[in-house]
Amino acid sequence: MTIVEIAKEAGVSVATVSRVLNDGPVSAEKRARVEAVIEKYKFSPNALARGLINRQSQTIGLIVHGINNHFHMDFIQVVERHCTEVGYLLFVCICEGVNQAEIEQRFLGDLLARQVNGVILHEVAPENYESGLVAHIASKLPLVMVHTFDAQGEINSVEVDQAFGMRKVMSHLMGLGHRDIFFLRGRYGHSYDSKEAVWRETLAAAGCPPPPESLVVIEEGNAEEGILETEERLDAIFRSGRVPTAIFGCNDIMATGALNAARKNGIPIPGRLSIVGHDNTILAASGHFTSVDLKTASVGHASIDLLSYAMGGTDTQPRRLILTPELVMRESTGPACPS
Amino acid sequence: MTIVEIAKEAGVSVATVSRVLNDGPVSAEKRARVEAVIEKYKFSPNALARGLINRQSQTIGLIVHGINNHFHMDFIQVVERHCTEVGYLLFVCICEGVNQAEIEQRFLGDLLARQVNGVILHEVAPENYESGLVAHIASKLPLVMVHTFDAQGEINSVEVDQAFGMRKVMSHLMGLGHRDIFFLRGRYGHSYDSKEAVWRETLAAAGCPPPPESLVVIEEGNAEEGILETEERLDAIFRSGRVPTAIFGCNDIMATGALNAARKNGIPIPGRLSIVGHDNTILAASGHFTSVDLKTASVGHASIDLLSYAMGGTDTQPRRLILTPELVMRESTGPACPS
DNA sequence: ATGAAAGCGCTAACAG
DNA sequence: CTGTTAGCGCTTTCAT
Repeated sequence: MTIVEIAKEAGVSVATVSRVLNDGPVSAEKRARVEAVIEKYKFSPNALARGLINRQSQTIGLIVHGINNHFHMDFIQVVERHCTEVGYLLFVCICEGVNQAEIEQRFLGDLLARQVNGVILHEVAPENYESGLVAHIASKLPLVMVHTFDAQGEINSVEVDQAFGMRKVMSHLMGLGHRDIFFLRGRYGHSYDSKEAVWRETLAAAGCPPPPESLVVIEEGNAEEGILETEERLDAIFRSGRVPTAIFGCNDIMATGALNAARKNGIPIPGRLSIVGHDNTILAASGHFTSVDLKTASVGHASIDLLSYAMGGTDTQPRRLILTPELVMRESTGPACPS
Repeated sequence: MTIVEIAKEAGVSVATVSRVLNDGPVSAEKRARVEAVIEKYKFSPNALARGLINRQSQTIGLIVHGINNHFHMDFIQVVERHCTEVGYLLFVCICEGVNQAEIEQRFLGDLLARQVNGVILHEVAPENYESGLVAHIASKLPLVMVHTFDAQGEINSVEVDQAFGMRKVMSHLMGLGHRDIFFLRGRYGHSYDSKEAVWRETLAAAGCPPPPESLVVIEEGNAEEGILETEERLDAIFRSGRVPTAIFGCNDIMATGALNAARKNGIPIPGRLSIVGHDNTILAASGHFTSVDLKTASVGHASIDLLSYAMGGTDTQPRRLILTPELVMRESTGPACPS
């Protein structure tokens, strides 16, 4: 079914059909006739042919690196909802496994080939940012990077100031009198590094630089198994008699492991031990522990805003947005127990 | 940049360029020349123009109803990964809010217009199945329904036999001597209904039909807030002195709420109370409780298999696949405490 | 207001 | 093996 057939059956030219499809100027009478035929066959015009002419496809592309927590889901949900509202369809591309940079490149190429109207890059592979590939693409297509620091300031980007969130955590804890604070992190990752730096500096500034055993690295810190791993690691430490006054987990998975270990050892929370997590996922709600909320939904909205703006095309000035995380208080933090 | 320009610069015809793009027969020498130019400009052919001719777009569409738990994530991840492997791009459409049926219709139309090669419908809106719309679309496009019972057997579908899983739960619990089992569910939903039926029947068959107070309906049973709601509801019940020997939650959110309430009241688990959840999400891992695993990843693979098969196009015979859930044992279930 | 016709970028006969 | 050419389904001048 094509507009040619519709035109034939309605007794008009294809141009007229095209016009009713695009709200162009058509006499009421012909418009009605055409619409009747369209309705009759439930015809909908081939978006590919349309896109071929307009050089765009009414789609936007989203590239994400893994979608293993609620974190990502909120983001995707927000982005998708917006697309739906404005009549776009969303391509979701998930980079996983090794050589993410390469996969990301391929996705970028595929999206370009499909004439997407815009791209959101959630956590760009560093190589692709550094090689200038992203900048290159951004120069020919509306693009926004999320959670990537754009040193050049030439690409639209929205970031969350995680160090700021970490400072909030530290001042909350320090304010409660904590000086002996464990830091739980995964092995690799910029966000782990930046949080650790804040943790170290704050404690050092207060005259109590953390001893080596206060830093615990969890291998599977980013996966479901991380809960158990953290639990076992801390259980062993607690049994050995070493119990800090507070523990910060770089994500809720590790914080949950800490919570479980404490429970197992009958350590009162927050009476004897305070716990703080990060990301404020359902795990924090489940364990009733204080956690840093990155406001993923806001990040999603911001990304969409920047993208829409860029797609508007009037002003090509790149924008950079920095959001601030929030510390969500729950019953897991209290005054440091005097030891 | 088009193949015309590539052809010009390489000193060949567009047909030749097209041939190298499609691995057609081209002399090694010309092929090299063309490839050089392609590489030089990092040219990638317009997928829309291609699709216009082939009447397909190398994309597949996925329609989901909400993505608020890990459950959906696994599914999407598996589907997306497959698409990537075979060179398709994935459209993700999320139906949310009221009148899902209508939104679903729109998505279906949009996907059709974009010439997707196939569609996966995760939890079809009943209206659209009943009205025959899905069947209609399935007749003109490879389509598979997930988690929808196809009474006619005319549409590819993959389902999980949730009643079977529930029977596993009940026999596990009954085997441990439990007869006083609470059932936690959300207000609306076929899957709640079918589980409740199994619960009721099993207990009745054992001569102990459940008393009314054993059924607890949680309004927000499907959202994060459901944890707290469940917790409060059960806390009140426990305080009133009513403590069953076991509790089944229709999802891990409710089971977590039950667990929290039990902890709050100092009820030993599984010593005095056994708890079983459903979906085996990270919450079950976190709370160490037994839970039914719907094997979402398997469902994803199965869906993709059926879709690929349908897209193969040789055999149009619809297929129906039924998967069996698994009961993942953890430390939350034990012998019924003699009351 | 309406129709004829010229493409959008690519593939696929069809000759050579 | 290679080039020419006719479309794929739609939008958009350009006349009328």
